[in-house]
Parts: sequence; C-alpha cells; structure tokens
Amino acid sequence: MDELYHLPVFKHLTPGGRQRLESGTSIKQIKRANRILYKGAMASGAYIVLRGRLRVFSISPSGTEATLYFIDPGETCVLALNCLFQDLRYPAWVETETDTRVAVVTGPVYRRLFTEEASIQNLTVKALSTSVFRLMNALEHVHFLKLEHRLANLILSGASSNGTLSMTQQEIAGHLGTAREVVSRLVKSFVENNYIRTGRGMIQITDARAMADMVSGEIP
Amino acid sequence: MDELYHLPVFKHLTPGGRQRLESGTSIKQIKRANRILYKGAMASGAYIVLRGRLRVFSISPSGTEATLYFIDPGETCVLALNCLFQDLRYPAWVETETDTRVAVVTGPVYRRLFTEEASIQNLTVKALSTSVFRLMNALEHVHFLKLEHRLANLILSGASSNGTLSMTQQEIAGHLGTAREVVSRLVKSFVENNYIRTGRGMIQITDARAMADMVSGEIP
DNA sequence: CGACAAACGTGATAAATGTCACAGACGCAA
DNA sequence: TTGCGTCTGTGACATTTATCACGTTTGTCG
Repeated sequence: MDELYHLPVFKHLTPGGRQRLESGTSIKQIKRANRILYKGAMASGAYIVLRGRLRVFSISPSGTEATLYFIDPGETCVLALNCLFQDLRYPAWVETETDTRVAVVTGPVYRRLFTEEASIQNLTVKALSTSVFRLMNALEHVHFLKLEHRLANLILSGASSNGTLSMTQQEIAGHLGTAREVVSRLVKSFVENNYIRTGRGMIQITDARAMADMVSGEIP
Repeated sequence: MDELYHLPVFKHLTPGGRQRLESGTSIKQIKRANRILYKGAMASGAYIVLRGRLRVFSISPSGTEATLYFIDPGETCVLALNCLFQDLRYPAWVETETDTRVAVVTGPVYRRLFTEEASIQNLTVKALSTSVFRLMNALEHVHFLKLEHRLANLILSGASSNGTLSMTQQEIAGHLGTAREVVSRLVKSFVENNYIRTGRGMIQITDARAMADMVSGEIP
C-alpha cells in the first residue's frame, strides 16, 4: 500500500483523503497477457497502474485487434474513469502487456476523492485530456497516414533508448490493426533503405532521421 | 450574459463564482462557415456554445478534411479545455456550421472556477469523457468499418426526425474523410436497394431498418 | 542433436478506396 | 429563358491494403 504514495499524485492528499483512499483501494498483481476488462463490462473502479503496462485495444467484427493506447505506471485508465463518471459500460478491451500491478479504487471512493482533493481532480483531468490527445492523434493517423508512416511512427515511439523495438511483426500488426504480411513487406522496404535492421522479434533503428521524416508523412 | 445562466451548468454557481465568471467571460456571435480556431493556435479560453453548432475537424497533408465531432449548445470545446489544462496548442481546426454564439471564458478564470465550483468540475469531466467516448467510437469505426457502413451511420445519425439529411455529397465526403465520387457510388447503391431516395443536397431515408442493419456492420 | 513451434518472407490475387476526367442535371438570378 | 455555378453520375484506372497459401528461418527444449 505504501507503493501508492510513491506516486506523485497521492503525495499531497489530506489526511482524511489518505484514509479514504486506503479504505477503498485494493492492489492487484496480474500476470502478463491477461484480459482484465472486457467490452461491455461495468468498470468496478479507477485503475491506477503501479508497475508494468496495460494495453487498451478494440476488436473488429472480423477478429483483428487494434491497440488504442497503453497505460504506463503512474497513469490511470481513462475509460474506467469515464465509466465511473458517466455510469457507462466499458467500451474496449484491456489486457496486461507484462506482469502488472494495479491499484483499484472503488467508484464511490474515487468520486468522493475527486470532489475533495485537488490532486485527484488534477490527475483526473490530466488523464482524460492526455487521452483525448492520444485518441485524436491516433484518429488523424488512421485517417490520413499510410501504413508505412504509421509503422515508422510505431517503431520510433516504441523503441527503447538504444533504438531497439522488441516486438514480433505479429504484435506490430495487432497494434496497427493490419495483417502480419503487410508489416513484413513494409519492414522489408525499410531494411532495403537501410533505415532499420531486423532480427527475430526485434527491430533496430539505424537511421533515426530518415524514420522521423517518414513519420511526419511529409514525404509521401 | 443572462443567456449563460440558462445553461444548467451555470445555475448552481456560488455568488463568488458568478462574479468571477462574468468578469472573465465574453460572448461572441459568429457567422456560419467561419474558422475560429486553427491547428497550432493557443486556445484563449474555454468555449461554451450557446447557440448554433461548431464543427471540429482535421486536415490531411493532401488537403482533405475529416470531421472529428460537433459541439452543440450547452457543450464546451474539449480541446480548448485540454489546452488550458495542459498548456498545449490546439490540435485541430474548428469552424462554425451555422451562425453560432459562444461564451469564451478566459483560461485563468476557468481554472480558478474549476478548483472552486463543483458544477464546473462536473462540466469539465463530463465534457472530457464524452469526448473520449466519441473519439474511441470514431476510431473504431475508421479502423474497422467499411465506408459503406460509416456512411449509413452518418446518414442515420445526421438525419432529422423526418428522416431527411440535408447535406451535399461533398460535405458528406468531408465528414467521412473520403472523396465525393466514392460517396456518390455508395449512395447510388443505397438507392438501388431502396434504402434511401436522393435529391439535390439531401437524402431521404426510406428504409430505416435496413440502414440500421448496415450501421452495425454485422451484415458485411 | 533433432524436432517442434514460433517468427518471418513472398508470390498471387482480390477487394476497397482514391484519383482523374468529363458529362449531365438542377436551381437560381439576371 | 438563358446562362452560370453548383451538385451529381460515371467510366477508367492506379494504389493501397487484405487474404490465402505456402516455404524458410530461427530459437528452444527435451
């Protein structure tokens, strides 16, 4: 439970707020690749990621998935907040990418905290608004950018500091909402241009500049 | 200015809140088809629509537009809120669909109201979260549904109570982010199936049931 | 090592959408 | 009525993406 207070958000709670928070929070440890929310589920509370990573995605009628966004430590699941505040059902799927630890604050407690604690108000508004931005971005990209550009974007933004992305092409295809074969071909074209090198389950950026140019979509 | 208090949101302000609101609000009347915000602009405050309708859209590198969503009376522009709370630049374009009257609350005043007035907190969170839902929906549709289905959806959800949609095919294409010719062909196929009838600048639904079936995307 | 599964490559082909070019139809205003 | 501008219809075609059907490589584990 102390782990909660490591997060900046919870450092400035009033004593009363702390007490309320603790009474209404349970911490869950979930192994990787587990679905924790389904489309249509009632969200049981606010989810705050402590460690690991959640992936929020939607599933098409034909079964292919597409990632909407991720939730990293310190962040909270916006959709669950939505459900809490608007009393709606959950509109997507969520699963753990890696082993993940989440704090679940029950709905009533969270709502109460929201009215009383400035830091919770901030967390909430910021979470919602980052989410709006991400979604807008995603929407723009899906609308206007070719897969090539979206892939370049994914590789750049998903790569670790040393320029490596550890994902199978199948996973990448899932994130972009397309098929593995398509990814394979695009990757191949990147390799031929010496933008990247590839290995099993990983991509290594060699020409970050060129990739960045792709992302902008301004060299179509 | 009285007009403000017709909105449910502002009915429950504290006296101090009212005063602050009035000191920081200006009301603007804008003619139809005027751009009021550009991508990259700094939002000067919170926009609350009193009458008329705003359209929020993005523009692709190649110039085609696509509607993200509308803002109707009583609603507020979420993106501007984002900008206020996160100090970002505006990520899309906004223009008036019809003659529109908006109340603009300056950033500092709005932020202050947010910390002090429960009703403003609610407005904000609800606005943000509806927006998240709309965007999620749009994103899912763009990802997974064929244009045919998205068009059916637009026609149904845009039609007035008598089943008529007053829009040129060019406008429709703009909303869907596609080309007029494509719309023309899809419309034609709907007409051939007797789902709709068409006239210059309008579409009349004749078989709402069949259209609704299309929307679901479950009869591909 | 050998075998097995997972990851990747590739060709052929179909479907959906975008683009270009132009013709016809409609409605308003002079 | 006669233009003229806007809206719509349509054919031909290029591109992009999806799908199917394989074959090949790579890593892991008994």
